[in-house]
Order: sequence, then C-alpha cells, then structure tokens
Amino acid sequence: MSEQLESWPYREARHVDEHLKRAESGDAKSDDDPVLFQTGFGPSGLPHIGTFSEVARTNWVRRAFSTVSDRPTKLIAFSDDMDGLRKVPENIPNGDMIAEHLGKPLCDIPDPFGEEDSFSGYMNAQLRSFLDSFGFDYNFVSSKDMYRGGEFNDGLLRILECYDEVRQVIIKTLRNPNRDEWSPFFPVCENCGKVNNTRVTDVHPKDGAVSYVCDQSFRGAEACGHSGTVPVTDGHVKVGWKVDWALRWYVLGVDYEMYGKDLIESAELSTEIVRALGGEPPAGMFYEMFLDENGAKISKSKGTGLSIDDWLQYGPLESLAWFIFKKPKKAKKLFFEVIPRSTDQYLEALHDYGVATESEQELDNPVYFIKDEEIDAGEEVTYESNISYSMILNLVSVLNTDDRDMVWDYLRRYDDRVDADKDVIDDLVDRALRYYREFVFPTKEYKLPDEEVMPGVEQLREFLDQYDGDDPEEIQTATYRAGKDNDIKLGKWFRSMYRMLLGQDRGPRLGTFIHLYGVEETLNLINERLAEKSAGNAD
RNA sequence: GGGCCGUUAGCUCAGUCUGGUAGAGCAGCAGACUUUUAAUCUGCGGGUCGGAGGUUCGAAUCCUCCACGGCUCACCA
Repeated sequence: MSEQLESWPYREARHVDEHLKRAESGDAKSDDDPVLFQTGFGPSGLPHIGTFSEVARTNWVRRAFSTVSDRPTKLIAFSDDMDGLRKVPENIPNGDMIAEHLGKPLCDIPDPFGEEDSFSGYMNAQLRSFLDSFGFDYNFVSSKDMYRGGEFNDGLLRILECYDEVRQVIIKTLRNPNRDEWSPFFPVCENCGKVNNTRVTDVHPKDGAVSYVCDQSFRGAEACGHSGTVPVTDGHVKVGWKVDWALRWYVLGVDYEMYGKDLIESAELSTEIVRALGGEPPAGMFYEMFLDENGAKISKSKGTGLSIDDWLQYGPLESLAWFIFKKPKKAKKLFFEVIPRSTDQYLEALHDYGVATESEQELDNPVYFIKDEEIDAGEEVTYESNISYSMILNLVSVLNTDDRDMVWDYLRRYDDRVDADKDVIDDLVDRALRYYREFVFPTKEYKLPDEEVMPGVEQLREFLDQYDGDDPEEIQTATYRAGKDNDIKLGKWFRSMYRMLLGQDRGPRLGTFIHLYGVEETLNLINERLAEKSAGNAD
C-alpha cells in the first residue's frame, strides 16, 4: 500500500488495511467479503450538515481504500430506528400527539407528518432522499429490521453469554447508585410498548431470556408497571447505546466507522465490549464539530451557523465538499465568509488537478475525492481561467447589476479563457448575483449630485444625447471632460457619478460601463435620478 | 473532574505529522493600466509563532510544565 499518498483518507485507508490483517488473523473475515464502511444515524431528527459530512468523509476513505486495494467495499447507512424517543423535537408538527408516545421505539410511533408508516419511517425516507440527492452510493440498513428480522439474534445471545463482562465495561463508568441495577438489555414492554421505561430484573441465559419490570418513568413518559419475561431475540429487547454500537460491529463485521468527538468515550467502551464478545473493532477516527462565527457549537434551534441549503445558495456543492474535506479533525467555523474562500481554494485545486503531471499529484488532490463521479466517468476535470469567486462577487457588486451578460462581458475582457470554464463560471455568476440581490442591493444608498457637480452632469447628458458612436474610449474621454471642463475635482466628480448611478462610492471605468450598459439606458437613468431630484426640491 | 482541540501579521487562517532563513487572503500604504475612479496587476510595511524550560549544530514544528480560550463527556441513545 502506497506510503506516498499523504491526505487523510489514505491514512485512514492504511488503518483499514491494518485492521483487516488483525481481523483475518482471528479468521473473523475472509478475503472475499466486502470491506464494510458504516455510518450511523439517529432518526429522531432531520438530516443536516453533520449527516452529510459523515457520509461524505466515510465515502472518501472508502474511495482512498479502493484506490490502493482491489478488495470490494460496501457502505452501510445504519438507522437507529429502534431507539426510544426521549423528547419531542421542536421542529415537527403534531407535537402533542407525538408526546403521547414518548419512550416508545421510533419505529412504533406514528409519523407526525402523516406520510409514512412511522416516525422513523418518515425520517428514514428523508435521510435516503437526502443522501440520494447527493448521489451517495450506500446500503440502507435499519435497526428495526435487524432486531425484528432476527439478524441480531446471534449477537444478542452472545451478549447474554458474556453478560458480566459486558456489564463490567459500562459499570466502571457509572456512579455507585446505578451500578447494581444496570443491564445492557432494554426490553420493549409487552403492555405499553415503551423501551425507555423498562428495567431488567433477572437474566435467564439458558433460556435466552430476561425478566423485566416497566417502572422507570421520566419526564413526559409514565411507566405502566407491567412486568414479564421475554426472549432477548427477535426484537423483544434492544441493547443500550454503547452495547448497540458494539453489537452492530460484531454482527455486521464493520471494518471502518468514524464518529464525532462527542462519541470518543462511547467508541472506546464499544471497542472493549466488542472485544469481550470476541470481535475485532473497526478502524476509525473521530472528527471535530462545526462551530459558528463566534466559536460556539452550531445550533439549529438558535439558527447559528449555516445549513446546507444556506451554503448551496451562495456556493457550489464542491465548495462545501472542500470545506468538509479539509482538516476533519479541526473544529471549523461555519459562517458565510468561508464560502468564497472555500470556493476559491477549490477552484485552485481544480486548476492544479487539470495540470497535474504525476498520478500521485492527482490522487492526493482533494478534487480526486470531490469530483469522484466525473473522474471515474472519464470526464475532463479542470479549470483553466484564473477567475476567482471572490473576484466575481466583487465585480457584480461593483457593476451594480443583475445582468449576467454584462458580468460575462467584463469577465471576457479580463481573461479570454473564461469560455473554456463556462459552466463552472456561469454557476458562480448565478450565485454571486443572488448574493448581490439579497445582501448588497438592499444596502445601496443613491445620492443625487450637489449643485457644484450639476454642470458636469448636464454636459455629460448633452454628450450622451447626441452621441451615436460605439467606442468606449470616446465615452470615457467625454465623461472625463465633463468633470474637467467644469472645474470639478475629479475624485469628487466620479464619486458623485457612482453615487447617483450605482449607489456606491466606487465603480467600474465609466466609459466601459456606459458602453456596455447602453448610452440610451444610461441617459434614461440619469434623467430618472434628476427627476427625483427636482421632485425632491418641490417637496 | 475526564477526554480532545486551539493560541502564528490589524482580521480570518496555512505552515506542526517528516526540525533547516516565518507564509496567504483580506485590511492598510504606494505604484502600473495614454488622462479620473474601480476591477485587475505589481510592490511595500507589518509577527518575541500564548509563556517557561528541555532535546538539537539548528525548534512555530519534537518533549515537559504552565496560562488562556473553546468543544465534549459524566449512566441519553
């Protein structure tokens, strides 16, 4: 396996390789099984940027692995839809109805949106269409299917066999009052259907069963008091969080899984548990959380940070992918200003990718991961011009326009290779115009020229009125003369013109601008503004 | 309290894995584009690399301790 490739997905891929050697020495896996990458989701809420990041990053490790190995791979998106609901999410309808089902597995709660067969059914559908919309290749697996379909049975019985060892792993992390009672098993109450309210009172390893009582009420969810004995298999019982994770690793034979840094300790405990069961934990890494502009954790309810939709309004998907690719172990601030920067860095990398001469330069370029589909399809992936997104944003603002053709005219003057990158740049112009309309335009402050400047305005107006040529330089000269002839300080003269026409102190070279905007149109614009001025005077 | 991350130019951050003359963008200043402004381009200024020790011929980089800031965990999956 190549040691030359330095970017983090290859390092992770090497960890997968080391993991496989360990797992195979314990004959837990054979050469022919696909190497399994897993990402997990709690379907108690809607997919978000963290969901996207985790799948994207895992997929990049998978790609790196496939680049340096011939073994087949598979990505599992695992949904924890057997988890109980602890509290009603704020951003869903019919909260009162959902509140009645607190404590039950998500797959046994009605869909608050009334579209799918259950709460988690709705969230799972959202997750899948979300992942599909980005073109991810994955196999969807649900906790409910695994438990109730009997797929987890062997693992569950194994946990029962290793009951004390598994308990010891968790118990050492618990405070004393809870130690004695704790059990990895949480039966689904046969009477009320809740899973968060039950407590194991006895285990019956020979029968593969546990006894329980439903007496653990919590805020909003009353326990019914029922007691009974159920088999641990076939979905009558689920296991608690860290054990659940270990169970998945053990039964599915997961080879790689990453997780947020809030789960570092969970991962360590799950590692101990899966070893206690006789399995080999997957290779993996933790990644950092996203922060908002002030360095606080992003919060959907407070509206801090950026959502994926926000980002995609003003930056292409590739720029978001770039942001997520870079330094997964660093807590990064997610706010508007990073969009142009990420986009520009991505464009530079795209340019480098296009001119790379050695294969390793290509393989180590984030573009190799971000544009995986296009590259694998044999499409040309490159960016020839040196137009940056920052420049387009600036240009659109300076031109004070939402006319894309005019922006293109200016871009062509700057770099005649722009048409080679037409699709990419056109998309950027689109987003820049949207940004301009929504953020820049509302802040425009038009000011009418004061009396000192008026003679110049009159002279320019007369010139434009009689002008029937088509030469930007002639117009430029006339504009210049209009100020000069009337003894207006030129700095003030041009500033006044920009203030009147564009609502800002600075602007493009006026001859060029008037030529592109249109002599007639400019004249009309001046007349409109002057009409406002005389109307203002009449008040 | 445990774990982890960060501290580098006015601002946002690269550079730390693998030690070898401190970097980029923005902001500031100056200049170029036949004359104005802007785009754009060129140049300039600007940092005790959080602090203190240590290793080394040589430390932003490796080791130890400390300070400050932040995230996260402590029986929720």
